Amino acid sequence: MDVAGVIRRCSLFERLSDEEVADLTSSTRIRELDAGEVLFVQGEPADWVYLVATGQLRLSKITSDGEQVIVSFVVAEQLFAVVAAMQRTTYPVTAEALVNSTLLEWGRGDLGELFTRHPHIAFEAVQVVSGRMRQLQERFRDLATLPVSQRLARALLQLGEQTGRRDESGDGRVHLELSLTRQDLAELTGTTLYTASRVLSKWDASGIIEAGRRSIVLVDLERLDREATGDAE
Amino acid sequence: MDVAGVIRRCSLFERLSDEEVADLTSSTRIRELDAGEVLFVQGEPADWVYLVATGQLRLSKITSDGEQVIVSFVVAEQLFAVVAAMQRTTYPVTAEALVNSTLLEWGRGDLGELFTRHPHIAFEAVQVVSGRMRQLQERFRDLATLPVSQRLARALLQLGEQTGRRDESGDGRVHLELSLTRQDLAELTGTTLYTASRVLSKWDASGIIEAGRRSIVLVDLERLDREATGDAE
DNA sequence: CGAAGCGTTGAAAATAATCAAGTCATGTGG
DNA sequence: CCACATGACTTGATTATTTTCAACGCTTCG
Repeated sequence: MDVAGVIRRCSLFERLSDEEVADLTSSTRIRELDAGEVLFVQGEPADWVYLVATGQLRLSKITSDGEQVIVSFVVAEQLFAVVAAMQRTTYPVTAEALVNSTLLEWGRGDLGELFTRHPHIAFEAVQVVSGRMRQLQERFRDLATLPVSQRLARALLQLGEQTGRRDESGDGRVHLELSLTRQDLAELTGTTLYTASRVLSKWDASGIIEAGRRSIVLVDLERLDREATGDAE
Repeated sequence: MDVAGVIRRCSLFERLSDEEVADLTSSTRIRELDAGEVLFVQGEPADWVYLVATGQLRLSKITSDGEQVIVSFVVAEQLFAVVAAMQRTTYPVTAEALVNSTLLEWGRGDLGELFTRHPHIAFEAVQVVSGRMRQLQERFRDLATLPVSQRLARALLQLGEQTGRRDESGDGRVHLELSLTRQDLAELTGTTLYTASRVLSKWDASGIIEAGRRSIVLVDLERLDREATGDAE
């Protein structure tokens, strides 16, 4: 597997020199996950930092009474768990593979060293974290102020941006590359499986999306956008 | 005013040497705000970093149709707007003074220089940001999974931790030092002014809190805690 | 004193959750 | 290859929660 190539494609590392990449590569371990396998659990000591080579993970937070909330998804080329590891605390979320996935893995020390040698990387890491902070703030606002259908529409559009693949058929159809159940979508938008299912069924019936088993295709982006802004009909 | 003293009491700067504090002090500007005055508006270029000397500010995010969500409050000794300024982007929230307040203010450049000269400060800044990230994740989870009354109870307890002053009368009464309206509380917990008012009235009637005009006293922490965990009655 | 802001409360309506009972795929072991 | 178990998904009926709307009381301040 082309470890150096994967590292290169991660935005955080794109400005590293060849030797630096070689350095990182030498301390890399490869970790394979099966679909459904749990990488780490909320509350565990954060000793490792990960970069997704292929596949998809779900980062979720669990409440004391077992309910889940999805904080985000991570897909290929994304680094995660950096902050927890640098802070020497515990993972704040649980990470579970949605599909078979391959990860690159570094010990906290290896990466910490890199950060002190290359302050600009640490600086960019702050950028990345604060970008996620902004995103979470926006989702928080949506959750507090919008009805379920608008939240779902926004979530679909956002997932389309993050992981969508355009249909080769020319029309604007966008396939979400994430393998999500209705339950996942519900946990992402703060609703129930049932409500999410109803909304998707309605949109499927009216041709806005194609909702299948663990698959969603955005068909009419413009109408979905209207659903997202509340300008529907 | 004792600028150096204020700087010293901010956790981020506590490890600075005397000269360094003197350095910072020399580039400090003082900014006075009246109650209700807006410091900056969401979307403005983030050119300044602030430290609260006295008073309280509310950081909120506004939706396109005018609804607000409160992201957090900042009180004395807290630094804010650091990330936005370091990122050279725009402020992600609007900052408004709840009461008359005094702030210390630095230009982006002054502080950036300090960060590059003292990497450990930058590192601690990351800690602070990720702590806030965790907190927001938790509020997100609460918003998604808990009923209004539990969210309110948690918010009150958290505000008690952040800004509470113990009653001198010996009982465990905790006065929230923040001057909050029902509307503020509603925007903090993602509900409406009316629902928040009803819940507080009920708790006031049953002696859990004392809810006044822009003032709240936590009277029976234990029962409030039960409300927060859903173990009420 | 009067106006404006803050707070309360009731009644009606809307939204979403819950419960229950299915259908439809998918894959597995006999 | 088929039966069957399982997980994903759907849908209707009911219920609970919360919002909305409306009206009014109490302070505070100019």
